[in-house]
Amino acid sequence: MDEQPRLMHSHGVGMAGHPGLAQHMQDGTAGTDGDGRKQDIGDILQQIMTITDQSLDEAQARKHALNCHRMKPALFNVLCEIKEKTVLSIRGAQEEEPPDPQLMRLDNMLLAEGVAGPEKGGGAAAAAAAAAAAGGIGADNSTEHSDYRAKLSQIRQIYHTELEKYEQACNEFTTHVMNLLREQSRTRPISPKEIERMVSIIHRKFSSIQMQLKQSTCEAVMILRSRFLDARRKRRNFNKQATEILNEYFYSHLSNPYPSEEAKEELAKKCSITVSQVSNWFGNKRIRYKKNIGKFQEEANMYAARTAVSATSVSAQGSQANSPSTPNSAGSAGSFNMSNSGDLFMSVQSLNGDSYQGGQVGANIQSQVDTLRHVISQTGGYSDSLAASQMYSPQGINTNGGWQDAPTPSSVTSPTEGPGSVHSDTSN
DNA sequence: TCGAATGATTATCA
DNA sequence: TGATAATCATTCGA
Repeated sequence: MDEQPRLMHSHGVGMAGHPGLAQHMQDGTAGTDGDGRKQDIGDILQQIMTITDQSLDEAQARKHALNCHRMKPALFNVLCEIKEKTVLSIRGAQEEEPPDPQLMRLDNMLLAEGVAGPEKGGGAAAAAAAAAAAGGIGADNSTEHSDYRAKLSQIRQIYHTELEKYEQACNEFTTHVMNLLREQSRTRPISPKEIERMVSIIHRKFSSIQMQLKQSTCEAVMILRSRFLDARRKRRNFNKQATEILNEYFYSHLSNPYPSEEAKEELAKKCSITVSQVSNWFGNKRIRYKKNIGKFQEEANMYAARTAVSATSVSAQGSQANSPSTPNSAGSAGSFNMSNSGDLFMSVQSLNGDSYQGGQVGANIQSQVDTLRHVISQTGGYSDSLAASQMYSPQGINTNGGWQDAPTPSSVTSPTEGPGSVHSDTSN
């Protein structure tokens, strides 16, 4: 039905003094009478204009009659000429469009993520890249990789299925339209350029649908990626031993719980975690300890007692061996150098009201032994938080609530603090 | 199932 | 640049 208005329109344009038509009319069998010709054309126009008001059967019959009309070839040729000009002007208006940058971005992204392009290795490479970006060294990395790969593969499969569907539909529709146009070309002028234009319109429409598909796929990949990369989602608690090692270090350096980079590395190695995890742990520990000292008293006492016991046993051995006391490796952590019992001394000595005698190694050991008895006797019975805080007072925390300006006796007077001491946060 | 604990992230500051 | 404080997201135990 589209052909009728087009015919009418073209006709109207063409009739206004078109030389071709005049020639056709002269060549045709329209007779010699000008009025008769006009009447003839008027009739044709009338028939065309009223064709839509008629029933289908009537319209078909009229169409057939028009097709058989003696003026038809002449009109058809004129319309062809007009059409040619119209197509040319349309083509001039629709120059080659530059590739859509958004589409290019989407394509590149899908390629990079391994959704588009060669299947083999794409997802794995992306998973590996994502893992590398996450910087994770978790033991279950391979499991997560396979999870990521599986999900990416799902997305890829859906993407390709949909893409195929769209392409198939596009081809089918194009073929259908081309057939239709070819069929119509018998009754109205349709140039190859017009067909070409129609095909490009169809392709543009379908490519816009494809772009939506690509966009959705990209979003899905991004969500998957963010879930995979977001370390908070795959957080695992450190194992008990690691926590003990960290706590031991923390409480034995309570006046200055800022491990140096070396200490962090050593702690990380011992705990089988990364240095940044050690930093995170100390950051969290400091802030949480400071916020709620009372809550940590029990824990502090426990580690103080434990460290003291270990230190004492070491020093006792040292005495037996007639060697200088070095309360090294005091904690349950085993070989880690918990050399900074100075904090502990400070804390437990304060309990007895003794003043800390920096640098007096022998005195430290002795007072340690003395206070150890006290600590051990107290540890079991300290349920009262006030009493607990008296026992293990956070002397390192200054009035501003920070360690920053607190004196760090451990780093100065610790009996075992050597040049290679783990205390290096002197800026704090 | 809920709340506490905890590891990680982020904004801000010195 | 590292520390702090706030917050998020997950884990874990009751």
